[in-house]
Amino acid sequence: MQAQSRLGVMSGGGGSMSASEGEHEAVIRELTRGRQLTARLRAEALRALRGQGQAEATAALILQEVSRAFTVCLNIMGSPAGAPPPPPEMPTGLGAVVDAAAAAPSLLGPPRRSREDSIPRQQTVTPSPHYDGYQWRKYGQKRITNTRYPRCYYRCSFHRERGCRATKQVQQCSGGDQPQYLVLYFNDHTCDTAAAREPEAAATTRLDLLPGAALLAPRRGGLLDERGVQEEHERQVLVSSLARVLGGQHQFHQQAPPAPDAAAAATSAAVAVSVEPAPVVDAASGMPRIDVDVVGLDVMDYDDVAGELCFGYSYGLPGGGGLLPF
DNA sequence: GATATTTGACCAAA
DNA sequence: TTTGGTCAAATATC
Repeated sequence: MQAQSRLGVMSGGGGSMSASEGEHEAVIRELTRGRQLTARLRAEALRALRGQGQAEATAALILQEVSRAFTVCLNIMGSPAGAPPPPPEMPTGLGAVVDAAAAAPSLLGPPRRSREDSIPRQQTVTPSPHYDGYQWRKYGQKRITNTRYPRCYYRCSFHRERGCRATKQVQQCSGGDQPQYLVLYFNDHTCDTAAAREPEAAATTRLDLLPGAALLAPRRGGLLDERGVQEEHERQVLVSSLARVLGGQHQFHQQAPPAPDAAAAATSAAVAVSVEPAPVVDAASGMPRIDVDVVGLDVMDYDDVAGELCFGYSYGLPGGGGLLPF
């Protein structure tokens, strides 16, 4: 992680780092506060969405992931506050980032070969393995011994064009109505597709970073559409839920009437949230003030945070998450 | 015709 | 020898 190495430089180098240590403590303090606020927000959101089925579940999952992201950051920062990470609940709508080295053997059967490239950089368990912000091309499928489902091999679509070495493996790890997939990521993206698309995404809204936002029309509509139906539905619920949580239920409904298609729905939701005013800056500290009105869910100043978190995708994926949906 | 997916074969690590 | 990862021809789709 870039933050880790950067902070490592900041905090290393002996005892003359009082300024950096102060920054370090400030970061830990803010992360801790963020996690506490997320917990409060989660409680309020769940109360507001009680009885709303999937919306409630999605909101719970999102905020759980946000909370987990704070915990991960606290762990990276070496804070005792991040010591006991919350046990991962089974995800239902978003990828749950888990420790790859710890979890891979049990789910994948025999241990992987110890080639350098074979060490996964990231691992997630998700019902939507195709939406992770990058474009992938399948190049193989293999039945793995002692596993029920075959493993699919994908490489970055820019493998040839730009020599990108990023690959991923997708393997179903549970069946049922909501199958879960274990996704392993190998090598970093060198295609820089995220950076290349950033202006385009920024021109819309930051919520376009949502996994699966239709920034790139698929070349082959049939297969992709079919595979994306469930994920499209998840996105609609996700966007709707988050917009309600962030902007207030009434506001969202007024500003974002039902869209004819999911992409438009996502865009509408994004626009509804993006019109929030700039964060209020605290006069004393010069820092953006985070005022959480848990009654009215006034989280305007949380907008930047939510966009940055991108529901864990900024943390969980190689390159900090990308902008090109599958 | 161009591009993506499927699938059996091949190769290399253990 | 077994197993996992990749290649490449065949096939499918637009």
